[in-house]
Amino acid sequence: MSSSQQLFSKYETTLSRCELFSNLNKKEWLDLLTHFHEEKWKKNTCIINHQKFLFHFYIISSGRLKMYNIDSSSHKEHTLFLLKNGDAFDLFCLFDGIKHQVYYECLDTIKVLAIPMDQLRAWLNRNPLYYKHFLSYSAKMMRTLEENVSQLIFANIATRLLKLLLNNFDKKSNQLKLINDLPNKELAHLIGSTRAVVNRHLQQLKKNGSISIHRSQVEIKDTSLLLKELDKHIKSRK
Amino acid sequence: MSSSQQLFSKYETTLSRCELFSNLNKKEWLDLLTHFHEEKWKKNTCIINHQKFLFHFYIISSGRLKMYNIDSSSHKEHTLFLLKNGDAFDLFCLFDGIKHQVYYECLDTIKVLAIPMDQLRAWLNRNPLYYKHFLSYSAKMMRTLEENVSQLIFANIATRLLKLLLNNFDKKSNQLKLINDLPNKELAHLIGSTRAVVNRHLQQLKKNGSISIHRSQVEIKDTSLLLKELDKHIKSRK
DNA sequence: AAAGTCGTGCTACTTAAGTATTTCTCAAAC
DNA sequence: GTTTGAGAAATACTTAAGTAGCACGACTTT
Repeated sequence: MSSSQQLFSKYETTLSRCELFSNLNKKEWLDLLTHFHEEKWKKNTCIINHQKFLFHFYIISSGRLKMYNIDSSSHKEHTLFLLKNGDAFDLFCLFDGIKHQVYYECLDTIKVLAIPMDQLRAWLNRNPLYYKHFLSYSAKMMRTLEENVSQLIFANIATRLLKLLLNNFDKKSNQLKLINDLPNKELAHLIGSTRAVVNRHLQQLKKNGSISIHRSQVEIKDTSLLLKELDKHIKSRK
Repeated sequence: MSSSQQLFSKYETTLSRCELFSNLNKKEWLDLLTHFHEEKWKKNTCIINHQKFLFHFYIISSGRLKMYNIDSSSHKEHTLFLLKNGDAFDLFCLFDGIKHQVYYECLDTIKVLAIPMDQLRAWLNRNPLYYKHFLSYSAKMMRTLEENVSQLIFANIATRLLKLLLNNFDKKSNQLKLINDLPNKELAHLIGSTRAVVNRHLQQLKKNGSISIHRSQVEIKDTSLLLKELDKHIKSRK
């Protein structure tokens, strides 16, 4: 059994949900996968200025990775994206080859599929219609980011925190997902604030019974209360 | 003389600086230009939710256009991008066809080249390697936006204003460009603040002699003073 | 079990920035 | 040349959010 066969059977679900390569049939996948290999990165691994990352393109198959920025003078952090299963990076290095001035850190022990940038560029040139998928994906990220910018300008911390909680609430399981086990500090970095301020607002939410908190675990008790709270904040800035 | 011949000779300089279609030769341009027509929009024209804009792709050939967001509850504005000669929109509608929830307004009387989305999509499918240029362009915009987000989080208004001024200072002509004739309110929208606050900081800069102000005209007197000021702000948030 | 670390919870203080309001000053329109 | 309105300038007030500091409990490491 070839290595690309192995990768395919092992990661079929991840690959199928990866919209960058949607509609590839098995034969095409096997062809593309010959250039891939898998890597495992331990929790809290930081990826900073490593040459290797200019030369490889990665698809996450399990675990979470944050893509963030650090302010050089104040050393504050801001998380731009929280990447998960099926997400890819770094899309933009791929196309202009310029080093992307961001950092990465594993929030869990994660597994990634890696391909040399050159190989992927060559593959895309052989299958240029797939550029289109990359464009849709980049359009989606752009819209997410635009939405974030607007939030930062229009909404206060309480509103941003409420939206963060509501956006990550999974209706099926009736639970908070993806960010439920993050410490206050990480939540703060996601909305561009500080631990103390986020905690202040979380306490408020705990007090009114909409959430419960246990050491790096936020649980949503009542979404309708959260929505009511959100509405209050939105109305107050008319 | 065909209409595409006319467009080509009229807009040759604009077209050549438009990186989305860089390296097209004259023959290819003439082919592509058959689908284009020109339009002229008066100053202060607002483009809001107009069906037409879902179905056309535009390249600006002269004048400035702001792409902005409005908060539905507070009715505040935020300018995402200031588009000028050679810039194109809406790139993202082109690829996912979803309506882009942003607004456009002409800051000058502007001229644009227009092409039906479908025609451009068809042309790209015939020339798929050009997707790559669209990707580089979108990567560039993404980086600009990422930079903006970080600024919003890490820097205060004074710093953001100083950077805005310095980024738009043209060393060749030794003058402020592109934003020099904007009223305080528009400057405020560019950095996510309000007219009153921007004015407060501009007064400060006027007082120390680094700029002069005359009714919607900002002139930079001394860049080294601005840089010194910037340094002061950066140091103070260590 | 002692020492050290991490994340939380809470208090008190400081400040930048938003807001409201008024006056001033041009420049275009009539 | 007078009117009118937009933008600019100045003042005073309010508040959200950042900051600093400390105590506490849970976990880890040795």
